[in-house]
Amino acid sequence: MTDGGPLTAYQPGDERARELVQSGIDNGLMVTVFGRCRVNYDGRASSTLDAGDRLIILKPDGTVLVHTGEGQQPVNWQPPECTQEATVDDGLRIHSQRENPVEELVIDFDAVEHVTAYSLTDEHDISLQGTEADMRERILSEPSVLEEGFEPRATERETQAGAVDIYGVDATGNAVVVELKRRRVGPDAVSQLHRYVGALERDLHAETTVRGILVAPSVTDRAVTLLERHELEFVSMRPVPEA
Amino acid sequence: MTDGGPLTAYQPGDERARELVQSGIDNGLMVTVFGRCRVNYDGRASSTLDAGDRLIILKPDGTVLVHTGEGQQPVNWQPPECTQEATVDDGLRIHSQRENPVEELVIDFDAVEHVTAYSLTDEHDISLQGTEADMRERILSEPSVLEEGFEPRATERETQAGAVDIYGVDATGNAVVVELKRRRVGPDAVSQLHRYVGALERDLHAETTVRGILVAPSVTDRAVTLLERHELEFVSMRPVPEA
DNA sequence: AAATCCATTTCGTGC
DNA sequence: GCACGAAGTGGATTT
Repeated sequence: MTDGGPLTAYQPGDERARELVQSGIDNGLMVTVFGRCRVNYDGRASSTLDAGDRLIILKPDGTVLVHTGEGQQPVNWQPPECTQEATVDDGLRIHSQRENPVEELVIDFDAVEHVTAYSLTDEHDISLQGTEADMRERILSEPSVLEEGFEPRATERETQAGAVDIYGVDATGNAVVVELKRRRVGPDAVSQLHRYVGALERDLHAETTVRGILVAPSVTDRAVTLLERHELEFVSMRPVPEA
Repeated sequence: MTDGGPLTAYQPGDERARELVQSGIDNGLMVTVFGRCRVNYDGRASSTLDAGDRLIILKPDGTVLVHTGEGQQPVNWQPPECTQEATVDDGLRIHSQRENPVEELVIDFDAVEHVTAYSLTDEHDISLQGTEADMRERILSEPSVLEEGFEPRATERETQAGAVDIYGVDATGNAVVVELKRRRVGPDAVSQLHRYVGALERDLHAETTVRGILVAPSVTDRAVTLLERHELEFVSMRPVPEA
């Protein structure tokens, strides 16, 4: 292996297959095995699969997936942090087990068509935790990221319902209440915004329309329903945008 | 391809990769692609994945799975019955879409390490083969696996409700109807057994008690309820026990 | 750590 | 075909 590319074996013998799978497990590679196999699971539930063609995936984190040609879900699996072992009994056998709860998955191959071991570079997509303050600064320095024509007028504006994150006006002069959340939000944040809007409408004596905009990475379905009911808006923004 | 074994390409060029993926899709194969890619999903929700090494699986039923080296769940996916297309834009692009609801998944590869197309024999053909017969043979050759003292008297015994898998008597002389199912069963199998028991009770002129035993790997909760209601019994047995 | 809520839930079953 | 509930739910968040 000169460049970390995949190691593959086409219709390997049992011992060669075992060797490749085991070394892949030992070296933290992602291993795939395709072939005709039988699967036995016993743990919280139990199941047996008769012989059939399946794609097995062994992840470096201890996950095992058994996929057939149909369905989005694996037909059998083990969660992360399980320990795997490849042996040769009658044919290639992959044994996965964990404790707490005790669960066991045994895959017996009648015929191994293909084995591959992929080297993975670490996904450093670790989103460094941004803060509400970061989001606020980005909107204040470039208000158009919220919407074209938005003009911030105040931060932490006090209302009867508490302090509003950002208060401003839109292109047509409507008052705008912006509520920032650094993470995915549920109905609670929507209710909070709703209270702010109501409080501001009272403060402004109904002279102007008050729009409410929730800014967060994402919202739950129930939050969407509540947003629609209260005629509030949502703008997707992540605490730390990509580059 | 001489035997239906996998077609593979190691670090193929864009056009070769596209060709292999597209022909795999067109020919109902299970296609896997490993490489550095970016993923964009938009539909019921939306998400973006920056460049990273991932394993993509395209199933003949239209399922798409995007797996990283961590986690049991795919990091992105499309459900069955989506339509896929492979093109070359700047690099290999796999485009998956569906309607109702409208959802779209776009995978752009920076580098394709490996492409494989696996031919699957129909699972249904394999699993349909008489494993129920295996279960019957095991019970006939060793009746105590059903329960101590059970004596088989007939297979495929005819009743008004159809043929009973195994008919026999228990240690105390009661008639026993055994219904075999190779897979986890729901209420339908319980009802079937119930009809057999009723038919036999009429055949035997209520001279003896007729017990009904359902033999299957497992039962659904609703089936359990129905079993209790009809005073039927369940014995867990897998079609193919591990050696 | 346990409890709770959410999900691009997925999947089965009853109606 | 659609609504409702279970799942080897999985996973994130809150207490």
